[in-house]
Amino acid sequence: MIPQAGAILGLMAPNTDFFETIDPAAALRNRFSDAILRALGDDFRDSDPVIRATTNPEFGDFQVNAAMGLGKRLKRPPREVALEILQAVDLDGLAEEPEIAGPGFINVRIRTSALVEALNSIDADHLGVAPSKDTHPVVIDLCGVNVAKQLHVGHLRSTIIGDALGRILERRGRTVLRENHLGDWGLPIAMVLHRLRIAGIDLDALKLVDLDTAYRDGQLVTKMDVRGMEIVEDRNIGPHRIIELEEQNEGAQQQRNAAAETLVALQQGDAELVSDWQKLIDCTMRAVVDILEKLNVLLGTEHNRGESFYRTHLPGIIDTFVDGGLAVRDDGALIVRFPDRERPMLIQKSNGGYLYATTDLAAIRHRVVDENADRVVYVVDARQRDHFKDLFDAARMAGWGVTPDGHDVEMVHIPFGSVLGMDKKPLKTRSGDNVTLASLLDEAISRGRTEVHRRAGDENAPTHGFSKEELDRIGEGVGIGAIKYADLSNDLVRDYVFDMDRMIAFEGDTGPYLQYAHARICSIIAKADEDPDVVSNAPLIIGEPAERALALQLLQYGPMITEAARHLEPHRICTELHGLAETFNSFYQQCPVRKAATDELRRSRLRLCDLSRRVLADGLGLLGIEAIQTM
RNA sequence: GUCCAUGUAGCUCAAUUGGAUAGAGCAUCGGCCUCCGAAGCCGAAGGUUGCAGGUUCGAAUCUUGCCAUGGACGCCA
Repeated sequence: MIPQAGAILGLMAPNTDFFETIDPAAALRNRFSDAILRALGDDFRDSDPVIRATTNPEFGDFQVNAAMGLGKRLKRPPREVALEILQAVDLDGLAEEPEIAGPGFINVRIRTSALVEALNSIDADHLGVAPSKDTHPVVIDLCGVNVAKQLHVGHLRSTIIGDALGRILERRGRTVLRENHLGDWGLPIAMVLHRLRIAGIDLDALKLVDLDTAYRDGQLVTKMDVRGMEIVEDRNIGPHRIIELEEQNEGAQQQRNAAAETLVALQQGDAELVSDWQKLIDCTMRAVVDILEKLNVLLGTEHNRGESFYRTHLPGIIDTFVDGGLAVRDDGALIVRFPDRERPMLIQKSNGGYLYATTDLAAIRHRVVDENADRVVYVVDARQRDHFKDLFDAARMAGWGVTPDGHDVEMVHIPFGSVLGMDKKPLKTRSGDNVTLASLLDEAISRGRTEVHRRAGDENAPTHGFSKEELDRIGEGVGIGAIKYADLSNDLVRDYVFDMDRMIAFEGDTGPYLQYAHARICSIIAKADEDPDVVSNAPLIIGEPAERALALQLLQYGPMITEAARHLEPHRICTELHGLAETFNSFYQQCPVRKAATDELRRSRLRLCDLSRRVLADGLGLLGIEAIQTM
């Protein structure tokens, strides 16, 4: 075969060629695409052959579903069209003789030699994952720390989903900018500063509890009892109660004014206040970093880009909308209207103040115009759906739907569901407070450790005799892996119930099950004690149905990562890995590895084990779950 | 009131985006360890995909109406 010019010059090969060698489905797509063109003419140059894995092994490995659709378009019987495609298709070296079935499905069985060839191709560092050609960065907005507040369950999902998406995109070679859009500016922060000052707290010895207290007090003190007022008026309750409430409201107003003054001073750069403000952030972040480390996410203070970062951009944002005629005054406030809905978006208050929408617009502008990102991903809970719809539409109106170099920008909101308690209501402690993330993780780690220690007690267990420290470390990986897998393994939009017992279960569709599968493969390879170079060069023998099934499963990995990256859906990877673990376990049950009939078969199967292990470890890595060697 | 999600086996969830007989895992029942890690494997049972219509060769998926649950709805973030 003559190498292509690109290969000679050392350039990256076109993706179609990459796929042709690693992915039988893509090879079939090319062959059938050509066949459709030959059989039906130039009008059908771009029609998709619709290659799918079969639902049933009886139908072969892949099915071609194009004939039905084409039959409709041509007003001809689909089976007849299928036959013409079959007469035109060249499957030489790739597949056995295909068959037409049902209304016009074409069933294809891949030749064993082609399977072996494809496996050889993915047996490399890339494992069949196709590199992306897009050099624009992707911004992922995740975590969403609020300064002066502890992380709670609400932050769990944003953080681990965002981290997984980042790893998946990076795996395809994209440049990912993780940005933690800190809530570090505005009235609530000023209020906390004000409270800490009147409480006389030494900010150099600031603790998390002080912040919690100040925040809660601030909320309480400033909250006007509007509802109480309405009830009193409705029911015509005595005047002394009204006076009491009015006094309370007056107090609230005073507190608000004090906070507002603090905010103004902060905005004007009052040196002492700014220094105090920084101490507040540092204190919050110390606790956050501790949790992020436990969670095993690729996120740190270097990814902080809070609201305060955009504060000088806000007047310019307003100008853009006013000058462009995109916003109008309404009741004193500045609003953006949309052609297809009633609901407007407020971007400036009647008193001239800015809103979170203003900051979010500034952030989009910065990410697109200054950072040149062509994909901006917001991992924020589903309740903010409407807000992001407005935000994205407004940003496009302002011209930020295209990068400076003319590339369309994809703005996506990942609207994840809530974490619920066993009562199916948002997770709360018994006293009604939000559950802190720290306590949640401590529970997970403690449960993981308990399980690992318990099993190590069995003298037949591979971990028997491990030190307490080793077992603790393994247990931590198991506990954290359990909650991450439980979170990532279902469709993100759904709510889910936080049930530690189910998550930590070592059987079924769980993180620990996958970690176990990985550990077991490691164990097989270690016990075989074969020279790794010999194994990695051993010819693959695909004979048994279980070997064939494993081969097909392994070949799905790369294309699946591409799909998961395109749709930003980590749960596809979970499904894929669980399928791989099951297929491997089945293979392992049916095909002796160490005791295989011949040395050639033994090395071939060891090579399949090694490839399975690497794919499993790679996939777990994309989910941010530790691939444990012994557990 | 308006708008937006969600509704699939007893329970928790999938379904390659319109494809063949709707699949997994728990739980239940039955097999498999003097045998490479039984944290495993093999099998059985379990369904009017919320309800009713529509679109077509073909619908859990698209469409219309209704029901249920949750959420968002102008100066909080």
